[in-house]
Amino acid sequence: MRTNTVETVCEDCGLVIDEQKIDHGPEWRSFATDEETLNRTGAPLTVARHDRGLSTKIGRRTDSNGNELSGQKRQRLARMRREQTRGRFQSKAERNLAHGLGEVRRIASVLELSDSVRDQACQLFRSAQSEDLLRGRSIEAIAAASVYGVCRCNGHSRLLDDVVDAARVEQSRVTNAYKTLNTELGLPAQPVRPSEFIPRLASELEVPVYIRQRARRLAEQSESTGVASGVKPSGFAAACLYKAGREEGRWLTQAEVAEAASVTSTTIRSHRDTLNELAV
DNA sequence: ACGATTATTGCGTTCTT
DNA sequence: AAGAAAACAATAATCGT
Repeated sequence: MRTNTVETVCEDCGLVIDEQKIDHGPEWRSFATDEETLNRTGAPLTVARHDRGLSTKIGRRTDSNGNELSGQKRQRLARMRREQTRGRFQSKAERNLAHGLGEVRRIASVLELSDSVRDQACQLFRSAQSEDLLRGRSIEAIAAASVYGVCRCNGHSRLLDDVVDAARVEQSRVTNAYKTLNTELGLPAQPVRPSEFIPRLASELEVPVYIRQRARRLAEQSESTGVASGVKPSGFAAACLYKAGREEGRWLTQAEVAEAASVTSTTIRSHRDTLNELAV
């Protein structure tokens, strides 16, 4: 990890993990002689909008002091607004960018992602466009793939299905877009860890907290020893929950946890055995 | 419901062309 | 180098208790 003033970069893979982490804040400066009248010179910059948040909006109905406008002035303002909107996008690429970032923002908001993650997704979309990955693919697909990719890189427990539900694109298109994003941009997508599934499964099964914690410990332990590699993460997580429940009494059946993780009870048994070998 | 056994699938490796 | 094929591990299905 290397952090300079602008961005945080993983040195192994070169991924920009967090860009513009520093909030420069509004530029408070006073040009007046007395320091009490501070004026801000603009909104904070953001990566989440195509113009980095610098666009100007022309309001309706009232002037800057809140007074009603006369009909003639309203007409003039309406014309100004129209022409400004027309001139906002200089190129087709910029229109695409605005559209894509809008979609990214929408999906991120549906999934209730943090602002930091959302901005990373926006940044990823920008990279995708500058690497010319958009041609032949829909903007929506790339946007969804960007969100999913960032979730994967951050170890968030958002599944592809969740993102696809939030996006209005077929799953196959998102998968395709994500694959190209992954190969062309070399995303450091971490494997999905079983422990990420514990909370989701536990709440679905309405499992007491202490069992959930026990299951989580089991999962994390197994992850560190590497026995959980190469298996379906949700299945392994389900097995952890099953074993935790059994240790604390008899709360869960194999069929139940299997159902919740959409695997079969055979998978639960097989993982349970590997867990037992580990604990002794 | 659980366990043991057999069947299938998916995937990286290796052999061919 | 691209594709076919034999091989292996994970998961699913089935049957027995």
